[in-house]
Amino acid sequence: MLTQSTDAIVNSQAVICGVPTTDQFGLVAGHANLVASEFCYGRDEEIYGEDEPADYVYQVVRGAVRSYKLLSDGRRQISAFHLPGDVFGLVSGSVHRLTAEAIVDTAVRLVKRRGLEQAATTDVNVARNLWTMTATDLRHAEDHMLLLGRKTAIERVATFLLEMDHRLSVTGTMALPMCRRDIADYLGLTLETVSRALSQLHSEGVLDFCGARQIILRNRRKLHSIDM
Amino acid sequence: MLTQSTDAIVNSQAVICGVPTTDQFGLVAGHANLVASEFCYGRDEEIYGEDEPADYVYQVVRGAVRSYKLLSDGRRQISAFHLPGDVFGLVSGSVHRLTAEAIVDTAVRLVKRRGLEQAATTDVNVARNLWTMTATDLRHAEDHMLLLGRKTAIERVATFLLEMDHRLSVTGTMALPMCRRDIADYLGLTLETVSRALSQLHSEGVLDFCGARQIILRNRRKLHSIDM
DNA sequence: CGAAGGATTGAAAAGGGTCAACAATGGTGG
DNA sequence: CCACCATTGTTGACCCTTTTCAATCCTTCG
Repeated sequence: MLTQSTDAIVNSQAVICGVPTTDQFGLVAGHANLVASEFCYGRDEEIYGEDEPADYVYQVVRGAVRSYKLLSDGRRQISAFHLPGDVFGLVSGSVHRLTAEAIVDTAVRLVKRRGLEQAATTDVNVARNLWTMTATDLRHAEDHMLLLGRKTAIERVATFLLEMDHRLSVTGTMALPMCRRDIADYLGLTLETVSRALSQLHSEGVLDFCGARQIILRNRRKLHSIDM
Repeated sequence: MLTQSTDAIVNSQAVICGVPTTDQFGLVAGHANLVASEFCYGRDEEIYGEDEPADYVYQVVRGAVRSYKLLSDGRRQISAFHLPGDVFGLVSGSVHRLTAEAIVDTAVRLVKRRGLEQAATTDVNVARNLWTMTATDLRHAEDHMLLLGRKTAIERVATFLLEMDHRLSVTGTMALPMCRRDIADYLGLTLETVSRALSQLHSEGVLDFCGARQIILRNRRKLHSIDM
């Protein structure tokens, strides 16, 4: 019964995101006969902190989440944004290596990590999916290291726009949930540099604004050529 | 017989590295009854290329390896150095996302990825280890994103020295296998900036040189305070 | 021993950061 | 419903860290 309602959420999710791929979280939880609870977090609320025990694995239902690390003086590096359908907080050890916060009011589904690990010892599909999800995160991290280590400001912003376009564009318009500071901390820049890069792209006709966070891409070809 | 010789290599490895932890590669290959072949690569020789099929998983026996991505104009980001005992080239998909090259003359052990994946479907320990090794790579990538996105030049070099000290220091001296350009492409800097940072640390008494690539750390406390 | 690659150092330039002022936006309460 | 205020975003001017370009030194290895 509860599992059924969980499945309903999975399905509605698939519709919301318009993602035709299989939902690994639902797949894994389903195979494992695990109950996924739902929970909500308010804007800027912490979901888990760095070095805290990793008791749960999460999936975004509605909203958006940022995962980040801090230096002792407060400098922040956001390693990923998690959007509806995305799984986050999955670690192979028992401790979180990142802090996760809701960017806007956010609903998540969650299952106990212990349960997943237990299931992985009996069901090879679960084990395979845990590995695949971590490998997907690693692939993103490798791409992002190239961006952070070697791309210019305008290239970073172009890459960001194409990534977000790919992940959350519906009907040609992009509704960014995060502020300029979040984007800057994701791209290893300052918020002023992000703003200037966006202004430059706007003046070049590459994009249009409908408010600061509603962006329409007018020239994806140009963006790809900047992105390299 | 052949498996036995493989185990001998595993054991000798454990001695060479002085690593007291279990050898995941040997563990995995052993559990799976897989034969690990040995192979040698010359200085700067490519082991596998980005987008090539991922047929093998590797472990460094002697030498050192760099894994990197390139931009179209040749800018390079090294995401990791692999030293004796390290496993590399493990991906969950069928294609390599990075290029791997021998930094110096290097010996590796290798097993077929297909074999490992096959073994993972019957042996939960193998499956668990594949996941754990990928998760270890991800943890390193997360730390490195923080470095690339938010640390200053001197902080990056301090972090690098402490990482290498931890990984290859024997009897207090560090024999770096890689050149300044490799270090720079790992840290997201230019080789000149790396050189200047090392000179500064030398002039501050934090380290001594016995040749450009033989470094002795004189003040780890200071390095840690720079590292943040 | 000599050549060639690797490393250091210096000077100048540039890209992005910092600081500051101002504009736009949106949420709240009267 | 509208006005106000706090938050968020933009733009400008200046500065600083790192890059770029260049010269020189070092070392290692054929």
